[in-house]
Amino acid sequence: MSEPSPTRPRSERARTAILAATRDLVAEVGYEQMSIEGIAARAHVGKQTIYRWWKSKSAILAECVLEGLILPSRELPPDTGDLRDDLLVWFRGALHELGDPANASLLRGLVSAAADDPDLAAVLYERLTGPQEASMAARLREAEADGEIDSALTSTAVIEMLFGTIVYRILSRLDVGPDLADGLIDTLFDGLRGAK
Amino acid sequence: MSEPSPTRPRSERARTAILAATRDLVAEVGYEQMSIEGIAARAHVGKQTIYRWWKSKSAILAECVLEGLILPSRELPPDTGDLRDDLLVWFRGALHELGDPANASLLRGLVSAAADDPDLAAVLYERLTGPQEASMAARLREAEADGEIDSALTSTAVIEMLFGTIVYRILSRLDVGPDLADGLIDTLFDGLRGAK
Amino acid sequence: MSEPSPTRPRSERARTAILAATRDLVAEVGYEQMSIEGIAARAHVGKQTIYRWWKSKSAILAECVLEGLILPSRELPPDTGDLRDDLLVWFRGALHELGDPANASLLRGLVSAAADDPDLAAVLYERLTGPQEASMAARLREAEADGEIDSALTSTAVIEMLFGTIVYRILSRLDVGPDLADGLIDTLFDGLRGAK
Amino acid sequence: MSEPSPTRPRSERARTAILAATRDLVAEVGYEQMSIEGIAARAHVGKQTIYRWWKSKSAILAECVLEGLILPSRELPPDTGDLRDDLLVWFRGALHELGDPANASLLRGLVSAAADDPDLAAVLYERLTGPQEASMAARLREAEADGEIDSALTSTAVIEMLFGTIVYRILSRLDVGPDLADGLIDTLFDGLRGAK
DNA sequence: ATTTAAACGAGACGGTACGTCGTGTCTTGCG
DNA sequence: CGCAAGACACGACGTACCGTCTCGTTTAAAT
Repeated sequence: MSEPSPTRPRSERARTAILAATRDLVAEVGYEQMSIEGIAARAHVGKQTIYRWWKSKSAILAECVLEGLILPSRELPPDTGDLRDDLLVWFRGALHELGDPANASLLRGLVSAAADDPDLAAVLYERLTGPQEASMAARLREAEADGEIDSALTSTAVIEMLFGTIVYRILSRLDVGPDLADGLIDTLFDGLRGAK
Repeated sequence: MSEPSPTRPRSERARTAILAATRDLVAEVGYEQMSIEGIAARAHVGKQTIYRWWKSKSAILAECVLEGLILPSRELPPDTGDLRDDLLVWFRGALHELGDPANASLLRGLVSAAADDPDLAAVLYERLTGPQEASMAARLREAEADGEIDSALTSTAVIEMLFGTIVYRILSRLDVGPDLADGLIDTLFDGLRGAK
Repeated sequence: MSEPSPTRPRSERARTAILAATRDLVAEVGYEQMSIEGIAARAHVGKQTIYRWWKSKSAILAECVLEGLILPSRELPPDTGDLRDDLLVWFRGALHELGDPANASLLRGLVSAAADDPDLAAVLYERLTGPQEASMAARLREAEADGEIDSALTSTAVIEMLFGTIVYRILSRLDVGPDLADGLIDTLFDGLRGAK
Repeated sequence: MSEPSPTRPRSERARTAILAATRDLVAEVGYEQMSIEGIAARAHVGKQTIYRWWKSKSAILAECVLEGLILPSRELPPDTGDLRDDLLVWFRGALHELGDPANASLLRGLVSAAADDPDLAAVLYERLTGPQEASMAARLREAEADGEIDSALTSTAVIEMLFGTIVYRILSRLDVGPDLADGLIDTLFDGLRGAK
């Protein structure tokens, strides 16, 4: 209904170039050292074109994350009937991916950026956990119905615990080896009391 | 024999003022917005005095953390014989403390700073978990001997899991309520299968 | 043969609005601070419409001057038979007009603009002196014929001397009082030697 | 009496480099096209060093003028007893100098800059006329005593008339030939009525 | 009446320069 | 020689305009 007087449309070319430059720079020099001026230069774009559409460096990053330019996303594997096994497979994969030094470094940059930008935080953590969340909820319900587990935790809590641990290790710069996965999944299912 | 060339000793007054100014500023404006010039001005200190003794903003912060000026530390409570109960009490306290908005915000700043300063990271995470680690190890051993648990995890892993979850929630800006403690401790001990 | 393809004629509405906006802005904020964007906004006109017809800020100003929107023009008074008296009357009027602070300020802006635009310079100084020049030449010839003067200067030189002095005082921000007129006219006619 | 706490003194090296760069640039590209950034780059100086000591482009120019880096200054010639002749010699020289295209262009730039900076205006016009003013006053008094003239004008007025005319011709981009000097001096002494 | 092509208002674009802030280094005189 | 003060060269910030470039709409002359 509204008729915003006709004007030159936003340049998709510029938008894409900016996101790509940001993706490259954050990987090359890190979030803190990356400057908006540098992004503009790399993208052959005027600074104003950036400021026209984004309000901060972290907002550009948020869009990169949203577009999947930065963090890969990992779906839960197909249901094999054994939730514990499926989770283990999936979690090992996630660990392997995020544990790679380049990705670990990138993740630290993103966390740093998200630490003082709630909007980026929302996007980042949604991107990190979102894709798994829904199917995880369904699986937990099934497993509970099957008697495989007696769930005391929501899918959100499970995911937060797993990712929280990974992120914590990455932030504190501890190794993120594959055996971490086994220990966590074991504890998650059996608890410290161990399997009966 | 020794003839310590006549030299003026480092000013404790200046050192203290700098740390105090840093502590105040990081709380007031956040880590990113805090500048070394701002610290110098607030501490009535020349910039050179800062650069003479610290190599970066995060290094000052690291010293603040080391001196206990910033993060409170929480010891494990005395052993009542029931590890699960003791952990619950302790963890509820830690959650309460870190969940306070002011502390949460401060923690985000510290994490952000530590994300690209490994030295600060070491100090910060040591400060966060260190005091609990040793006694936790002892307790786990005892509990295992008593048959209370069948430990599959090291004390480090337990602590990382608990703190990882808190830190994750704080970073993602989710509420950190006291019930989180119960859920996590339950799962930690019983696993998803639940208590027998 | 010629087939002037059908086209929309230039909008007089836009042209007028642009000149008016320029006239207003140069008075309000001065030449340097006046921007083409500001003119476009004030005139509710697209920037392109300005760039289509004028090549610079000073060119718009030149057209304003040409249209008489900015500088008033002052003709020589009717011939009363006494050239000296006529000049005095006229010059006092010119001084009064240009000496008014608002006009003085405007004149400084115009001079500034003309200083690096020869085209504007031509228009501006023609506008300033042109109307008087022709009749001045005739009067000088008559006065010479009558023996009133023994002209050694062309009308151009006389005018330049008079306007030069006014402009100089305005540029150097000295007062331009009415007594300046008497002194100058006296000297112009009698010279430093004074009347016989 | 005041004791401004001891601090690093202003760098004469920087100050000089800035003035020299300004002098060069204003001649090379003109006042309008000269940027503070360009001055800083040419002088190998931080922009802040400029902004710390000068409040505008024209203020730097004013200091250049004050230091005699830009406009040459021309003293009145020694007294030969004939004021008219002395003035003629001096004025021809001034005309020759200012009439040189490079200097004319420079003068237009300075006038333009002075048009919206009263401080520069004061410095510029003082520099232009100041050195002559005092001796001119003395000469006029002597000449009057000798009966050479019957002065109706102050030294200031004489100088303004002469310089006003030159400046006016330079601004309006008319030729400034040597014969202009003769005409002006003739009129100045004899008036339009001519010599007796 | 329909066609048609330039003029129009709007405003996004790649740039340049602005004036400010913070960096890390340096240069003073004082204690 | 450490210190408070602060000037220095440098680089990035976020803003203002530059002159050019699309957009869809308007409009008057030539069909």
